[in-house]
Amino acid sequence: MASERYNPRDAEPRWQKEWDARKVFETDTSDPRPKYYVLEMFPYPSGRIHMGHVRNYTMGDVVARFKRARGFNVMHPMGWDAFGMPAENAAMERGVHPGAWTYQNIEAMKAQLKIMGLSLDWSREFATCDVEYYQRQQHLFLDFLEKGLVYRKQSKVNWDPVDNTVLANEQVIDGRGWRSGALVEQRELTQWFFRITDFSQDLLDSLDDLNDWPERVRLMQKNWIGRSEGLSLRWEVANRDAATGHKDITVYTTRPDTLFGASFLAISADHPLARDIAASSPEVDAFCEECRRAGTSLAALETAEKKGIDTGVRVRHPFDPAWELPVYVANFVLMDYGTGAIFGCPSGDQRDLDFARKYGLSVVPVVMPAGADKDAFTVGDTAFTDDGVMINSRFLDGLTTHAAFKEVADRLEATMLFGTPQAERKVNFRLRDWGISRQRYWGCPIPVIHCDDCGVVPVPKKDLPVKLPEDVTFDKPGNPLDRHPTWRHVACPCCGKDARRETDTMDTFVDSSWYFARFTAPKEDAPTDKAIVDRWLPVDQYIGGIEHAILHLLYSRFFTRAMREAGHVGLKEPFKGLFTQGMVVHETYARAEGQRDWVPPAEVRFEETDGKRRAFHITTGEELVIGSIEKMSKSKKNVVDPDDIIGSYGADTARFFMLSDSPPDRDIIWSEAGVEGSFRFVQRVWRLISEAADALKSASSNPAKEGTALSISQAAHKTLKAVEGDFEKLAFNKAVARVYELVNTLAQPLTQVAEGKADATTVGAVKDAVMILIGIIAPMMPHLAEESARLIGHDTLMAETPWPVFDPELVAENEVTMPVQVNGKKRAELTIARDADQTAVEEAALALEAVKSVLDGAKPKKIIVVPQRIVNVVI
RNA sequence: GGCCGCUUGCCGAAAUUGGUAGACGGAAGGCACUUAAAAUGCCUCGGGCUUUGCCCGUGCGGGUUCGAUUCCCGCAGCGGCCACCA
Repeated sequence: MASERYNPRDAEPRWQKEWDARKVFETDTSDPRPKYYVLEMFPYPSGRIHMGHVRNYTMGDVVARFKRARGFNVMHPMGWDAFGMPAENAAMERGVHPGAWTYQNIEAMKAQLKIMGLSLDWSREFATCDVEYYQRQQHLFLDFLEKGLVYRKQSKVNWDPVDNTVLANEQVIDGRGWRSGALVEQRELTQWFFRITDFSQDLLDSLDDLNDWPERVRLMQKNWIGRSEGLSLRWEVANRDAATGHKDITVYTTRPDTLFGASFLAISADHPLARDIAASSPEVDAFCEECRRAGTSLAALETAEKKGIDTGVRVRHPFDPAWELPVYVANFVLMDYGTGAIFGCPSGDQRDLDFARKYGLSVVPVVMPAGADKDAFTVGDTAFTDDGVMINSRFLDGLTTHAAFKEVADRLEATMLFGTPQAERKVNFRLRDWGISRQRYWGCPIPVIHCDDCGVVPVPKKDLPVKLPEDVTFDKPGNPLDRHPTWRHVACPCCGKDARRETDTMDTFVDSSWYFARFTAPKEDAPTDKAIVDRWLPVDQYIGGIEHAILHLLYSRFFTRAMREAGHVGLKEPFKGLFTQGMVVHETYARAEGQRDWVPPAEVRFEETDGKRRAFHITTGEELVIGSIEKMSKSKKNVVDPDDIIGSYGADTARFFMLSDSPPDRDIIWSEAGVEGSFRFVQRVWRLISEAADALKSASSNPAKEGTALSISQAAHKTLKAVEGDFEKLAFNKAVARVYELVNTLAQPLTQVAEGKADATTVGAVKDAVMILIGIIAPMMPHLAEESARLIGHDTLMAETPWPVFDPELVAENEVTMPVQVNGKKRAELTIARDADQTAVEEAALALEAVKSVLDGAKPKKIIVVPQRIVNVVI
């Protein structure tokens, strides 16, 4: 038979149409079968999908199709994380409305996702910029406000004086705004905050139960929440005049054990005491100003010198009223952690040590390594920060660090200062409340109104949505909502007088903090349908990039808890299983002069001279600089458009390649050569099956239990079992390898069937094996699976065909082949009955010629037999 | 600076986490088919040697064990997250 090539351009759209027509992937939430919710992190509609999306959504699709075949009622939705800065930038640069730009991008990207053949339920699609979505988000905001989970406070922000907007920390590069390049200022602004810190302990504790999350992500969240146990401790001021009337200073410490090593107190430039002193001291005031200016820049902190200024205030040591210590304002003390004041123990903290050396303060070692010589132990330029044994610490001497902590805490909790205990044990968290105010147009409006008489008034729910106005201009910097002629003017819902709308919008991370819940009932009038959301959450398998390991996932965990308090869901952990897939990376290419002039890979050709790989521009011929391998990004132009790949090889090839070779959580370097390998495999499978199709069509599927065809059936059923395990563990690269192996095994039998040289038993076994093969490739290469199945007479869609069932008898081994070692070196192989007992194995092993010749008559000292594994003869 | 992870052929990787190291794929080389090319099929493919076979080999140095890619200690290189967090 003449074998034609498989043509994905013809086959793929055909099957996609059929799936659509039968609504195979639409989820009926009331279907009684067990549910399975698969979700990939929804994309920002930047305009085109990239290889990272292809990888992410392919993995999710394999899981969705596999679980569907396994009999689960699967939900696999898709939507758009559609608010954000790029749309406003486009508006500023090209004069298009952010909404128009965004929806246009969504259309383009949706078309790209469709040709990938993903098993998505598009009937649940929404964008976060749809008023139908953000209206419910405003509803949630009002509920949170009522529950006390939202509040306003003054806070310091990075202010870009050119763009007139607040910048996130990540948008400040070397102290300058990332767009304008202007020096960023610190400003005090009144902002809205979510009370995520209410849940600090619970968010931390619950991490232990998230067993299906990567350990790495749990650890990152744990560190981010940053719990520490310490002591809040008051120091009595010795000279109240100098301290402008302050009686005491409260510090937070995790090392009360080192109290006898203290040589100074340091307070933040924003500490109330520092502010009071600054009012009358120009020197202190100037120093505080300097601290505030330098405080932000990230990289600068690395090299920043520890600086301080003596305030003149003196405090008494808690255990020795005669011992007075100086109080400094220091540039390294943060106002928003602990109490904004510390005591410095130079011998036990590197920073304190640097500071003490600079200002000539005493350095008394108080902790030494266990077993060290007390008299010989000194502290030079390196502080001793580990646990150890107390020295030079009066009643603490000889105690361990841990015991000393307890002793100091117990004593000071029992000591009274001005009528209250001098210290109390305190748990501190690094986690801060979540500031969500953005001075931006393209975001969800915060639904409150400011009235001169009534203050901050929530928008009544009946007045929702607070819609973004369409007629806005981007010709000037700043927030277009602020200068809109009418939008912000509104009557106070309380008193009816003229009032103003809040013009800040919400951080886009808010939008993505509950979309997974909305997908379960996307048309519901309330934010969720309680019965449905409680049945469908948590998401069973969530898949996305590691870059969201902290913020998005933590915010979503908080939001679910907040929604539970407001009665919208009944659980607190939104994602049962989490998988973080690796990035798709690629070399970068740049024109030699002006290294930032990037060239896309599609315009590069390569030559090899003297073993050195050189890159040239495809049209101009100029030599290019081959740069580092980086995440595919628009700015570096090192992107490969998925459309090109899918256009030339088809969706199945692109999908299969994405799953091949590398473990899914590892970064992959994109290579065109690898795609060709996957394409060859697609063609090979097609050719082998189509050549044997006529014979297989009329045959009945029958695994062989004995005879020459037995090995065919065993190979197929063993592969089936193994691939099931691989898919459950998302080990797609292993599944791919096993599929290759199975096809290698089936190649010869299939050719025999095609040539009519196979007996009836073999044809039956081959048909059974081929149906298994099609079944296991269906989640990965769904179009090829449909096409092949139809070819051999399978007349239902593979998308609706249950997962094949392996025959335990064919998977079990009757005989095992074990290596036989002598003194740990392999000398022979032994094939023996699976259930052979120890003595039988020992005897058989010693009877082997190869073993006998190595032993050379020597008596074995010991024979180790690990059943079904290995034999080791020790002489 | 703190915490965490990784290191296996030319390359991506596998090894049932203490039991035959390198499955499977890619690249490369050879052969067959062909007028030729493509496509396809077959073979070789960690290093070395005195090549029926033997020795070495999982970043480096030690250790535990009958047996270590896997466990322990130390070192080096690469990467990630957090970063003046008291």
